[in-house]
Amino acid sequence: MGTGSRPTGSRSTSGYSAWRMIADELRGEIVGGTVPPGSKLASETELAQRFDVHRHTVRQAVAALAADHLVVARRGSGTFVAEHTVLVHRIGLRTRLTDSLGPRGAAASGRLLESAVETAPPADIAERLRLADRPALRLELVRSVDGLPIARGTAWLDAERVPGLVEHYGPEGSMTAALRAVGIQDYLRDSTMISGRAATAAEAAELELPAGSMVLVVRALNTLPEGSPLLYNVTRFAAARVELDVQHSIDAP
Amino acid sequence: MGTGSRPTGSRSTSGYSAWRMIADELRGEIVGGTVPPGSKLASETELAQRFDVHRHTVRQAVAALAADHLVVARRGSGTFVAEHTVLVHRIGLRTRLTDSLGPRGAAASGRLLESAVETAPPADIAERLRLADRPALRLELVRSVDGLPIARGTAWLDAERVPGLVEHYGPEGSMTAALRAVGIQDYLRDSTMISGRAATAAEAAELELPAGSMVLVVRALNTLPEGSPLLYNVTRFAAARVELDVQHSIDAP
DNA sequence: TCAAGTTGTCTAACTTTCTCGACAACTTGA
DNA sequence: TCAAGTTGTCGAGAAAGTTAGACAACTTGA
Repeated sequence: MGTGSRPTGSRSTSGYSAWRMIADELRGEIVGGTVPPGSKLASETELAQRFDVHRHTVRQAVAALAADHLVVARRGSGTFVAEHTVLVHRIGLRTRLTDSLGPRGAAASGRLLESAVETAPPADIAERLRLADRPALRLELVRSVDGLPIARGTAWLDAERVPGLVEHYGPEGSMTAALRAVGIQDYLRDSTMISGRAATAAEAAELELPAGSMVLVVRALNTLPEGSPLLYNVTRFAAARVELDVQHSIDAP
Repeated sequence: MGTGSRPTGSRSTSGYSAWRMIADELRGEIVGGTVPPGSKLASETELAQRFDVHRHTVRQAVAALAADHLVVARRGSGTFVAEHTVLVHRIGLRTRLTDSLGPRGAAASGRLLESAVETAPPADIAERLRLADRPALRLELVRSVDGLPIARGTAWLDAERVPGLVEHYGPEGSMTAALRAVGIQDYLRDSTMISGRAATAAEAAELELPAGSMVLVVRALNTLPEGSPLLYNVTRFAAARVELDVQHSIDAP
C-alpha cells in the first residue's frame, strides 16, 4: 500500500490494492443510486484528492468499472455513469429461467456444456431428489444474454424419470421445453437458498469474469405439483450482471 | 504473479494475488460440499504442488480461510474443514429479521446506530413509500449474532405514520416490536430484490469484514395488509456469514 | 481563438507479493 | 521410542504489481 490514509477495512487490508477498494467504493455509490445513470463522475483529479491517492490509482479503479460497463470515460469531457443494464431474474413459485430475464429476455440463449448419467451422485443430491439408488442425470449449462454469460448452472434430475431429456434440450436451451417434451407439463419451485462468494477460477473463466468476481449461488429444488422432487438446480449468477427479484405473492405468471 | 501456471481467470487476473485465487478455489470446494465438514484438507505441500506455488503462498490462502472460520489448522496433524456455521435468513411473506435466524436466532441482537427525520429523502425512497412531500424516518441498524455483525441495514418509513417509533426500538432491536408499540400489528413483504457486490470500506468496517468481502444486498418493501407501503429496507448481509432461504409456499410462520 | 479542464500514455521509483531454503514444534502410527 | 508427516516461523532475494510525475490529446465553453 502507499503512504496516505484511505478507505481501510477493519482488518487484513493486505493484498487488497487501493484501486480495488476505490472501485468497490464507487461501485457501491453507483449501484446504490447515489450517482444516477447519465451523470458525470467526479474528475480523476478530484477523486484522487478525495481518496488521497495518485490520479493513476483512481484511473485503474475507473478502468475496472468501465470493464464492467458501469461507467464510460470520454477523453476531454469526463467519465459518465452508464445506464444500468443489470438483468433481473425473477424467482417465484413458477420460476423459469428462460422467461424470467427482464426486458432483454428475448436475446437469452442457453448452452449445454456437458451431460452425464451419474450412477453414484453426491449424497445430498440423492437425498434431495429421493433417488434411493437410482442414477442421476447431470446437466452442465451456461446461459448468456447478448453474447455475455450470465449464469453457470448444474442441473440434477432422476435419470429414469426423464428419459431422452438431453436430446430435447435444444439450442435455445429451455429446461421447461425439454421437460415438456418428455411429458412433464408443470413443476413448482419448492425451496430456494441464496448465497454469495467469490468465483472460483473455473467459474470466472466460464462466465468471462475477472478473477475474484462475485457470484450469487442459487440452489433450488423443483417438484412436481403433487410434491415429489424433480429437478435440483445449482446456479451461479455473475453478481455484476444479474439481480434477483423474489416473488412473494400468489404468483402472477 | 509468479511464473508457474495456476488457476487463471479469462482476463485481468492482474492485482488479484495468487493466494486470494487459491483461497477462492478452496472456499468454493468447501461451501460447495466437495470437501465435507470435518474432513482433512490436502496438506500444504500437496496444495502447493496442485496450484504450482510455494507452500508459503498456500499458507496465506489457508490463513484467510481460517480467519473466516471455514477451516481449522492443527499443527502436526493437518488442516480440517470446520462445521458450517452460516446463519440462515428466511425471506417470505411475513419475514421478520429477528426471528428468522436459524438455530442460533436467540443470540441475535440489533443495535440502532443512528436515526434521523429526512425532510427531503431520495426520490426513489419517496416514490416507493408514496411519501408525496411528507418527511421520512431513516434508521441505521446493525444486527449481530454471538457478537459478530451479520447485517447492516437502512430502514425507511413514513415519519408521520410511526410517531415515536425510535423510542420503542429497544435494546433487542426488534422492528416488529417497535411497530407494534406504535399500533401496527401486522405487515407483509411486498417485493424483494437481491444483489451482490463487494463491500464498501464503511460496510466492511461496520461488519468487521476484511476489505473486498462480499455483501448480499436485500432491498425489500413491506406493506400493510391492505396494501399501502410501510417500510423500505436496504440490508447488506455479510455473504460469508449468512445464507438466504426464500420461502415460496403460502407462508408457514 | 484560447484557456481551462478533462482523459490517455509514457517512464521511473516504490511497495508488496511471491519464491526459496532451512529449521522448529507438534501429532500420529508403527 | 522413533520415523514420517504435518503445521508454524524466520530471513533474504527476486519478480511482480502498484504508485508517482510529467506531458500529450482531446473537449468544452467563453
